[in-house]
Amino acid sequence: MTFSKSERTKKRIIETVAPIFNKKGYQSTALSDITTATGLTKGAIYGNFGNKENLAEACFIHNVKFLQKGLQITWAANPSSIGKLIGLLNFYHQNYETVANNGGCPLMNVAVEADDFYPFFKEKAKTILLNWQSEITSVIKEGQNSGEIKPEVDAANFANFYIATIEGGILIAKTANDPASFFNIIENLKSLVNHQLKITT
Amino acid sequence: MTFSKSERTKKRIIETVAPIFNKKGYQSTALSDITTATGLTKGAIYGNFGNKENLAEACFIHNVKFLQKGLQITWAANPSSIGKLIGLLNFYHQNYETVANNGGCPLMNVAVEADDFYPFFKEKAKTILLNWQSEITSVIKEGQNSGEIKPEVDAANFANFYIATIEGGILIAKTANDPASFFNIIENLKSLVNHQLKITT
DNA sequence: GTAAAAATATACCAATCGGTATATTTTTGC
DNA sequence: GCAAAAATATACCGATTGGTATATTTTTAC
Repeated sequence: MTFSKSERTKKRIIETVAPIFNKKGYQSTALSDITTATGLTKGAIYGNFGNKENLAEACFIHNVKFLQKGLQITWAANPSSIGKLIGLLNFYHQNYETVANNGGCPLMNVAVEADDFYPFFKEKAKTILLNWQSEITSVIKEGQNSGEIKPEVDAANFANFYIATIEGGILIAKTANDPASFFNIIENLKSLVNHQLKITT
Repeated sequence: MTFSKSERTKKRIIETVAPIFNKKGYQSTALSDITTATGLTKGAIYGNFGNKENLAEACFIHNVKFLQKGLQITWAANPSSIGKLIGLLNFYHQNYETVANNGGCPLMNVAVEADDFYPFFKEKAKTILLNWQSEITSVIKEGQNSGEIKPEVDAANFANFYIATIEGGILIAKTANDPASFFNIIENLKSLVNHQLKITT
């Protein structure tokens, strides 16, 4: 076997507990939630992760990874910049239920929870957000260099608008229990990409 | 005096504690935070509010009220529908710092915290959101009836987009410590109101 | 000003929190 | 299969949690 016992156990713990952290919040999730869900004792949890914060961080990274992989796969599958931007919106559309059932966008959850009283996690959220912003901005700029996207568009500005609308859309749809509102918002964003960004020759 | 002792004390407690709840979260704010901030003892807090949840609810309502009043004042000051929609965006622009310093949008905070494990508060957030959606939708429909706004626009759809973008903008700006990104998002929304909704004769 | 009522403080409760030292079990390498 | 090492369980710790019964203080109404 290529994975040690502890590696397999750690993975199992993370996969079991990550959705709980994302739903309940990182502070509100108690050690007892973790031991109950995993069937392990505190000894095992602390033996593998040292403390609760380390486990919470590992789970946050795990939660974010699903969306990061979605972006990577979308980027790889779509050579054009417009295709990348539309493709990512399709990815969010297709995976809304999965994200919602997992407790919503992990970036938003951590950002809101940690924003004013949890500097350690606040920085983690900020880093993830800045990465996302720079990914989208780069794609837009590439599209401008290749003559695909209007040169007068402010890339960073549009990237922020794009991200904000996705995040806000998830929040609204989840709060109102209305997935259709998210799909509509995504369609509106697609339309903006096609009309404000795309050069139609 | 028109206000009884308890009425004045309740008001003082709410005004002192509401920002703490909004920043720390309703579950993560401890009774000790409340007694420390107010200088009162648990006896006084429980004498006035019965339990922590009642106080939390009163503080949530208080936090939301600031934004609801902003909407009401904006509505009253702007007779036209487009004016109302643009005016509300100006209100958010002008009050971003205030909102940010108070812990961010109370609707978003409660929605995220309560979404998966706190049905009581989740319903409160949902109600506030639905009210907001119907307010914006009504303004758009009124504009359509008065010939101010394009009749082909889906009012509820645009209202959702409008709200989602504001909420997402607050999230991003607060997480990135970048108020300018919120202002840019608001300007983009204004431009959409003027170009997608407004009938330019 | 005084008595009743309301508001606040004090002192407690059981439950739970995150964390740890140590004992026991399981896995690993040979 | 056996000994060393790693992983897990047990039993505890002090601190803090929300909450309450009761005592004390302050406000109110007359």
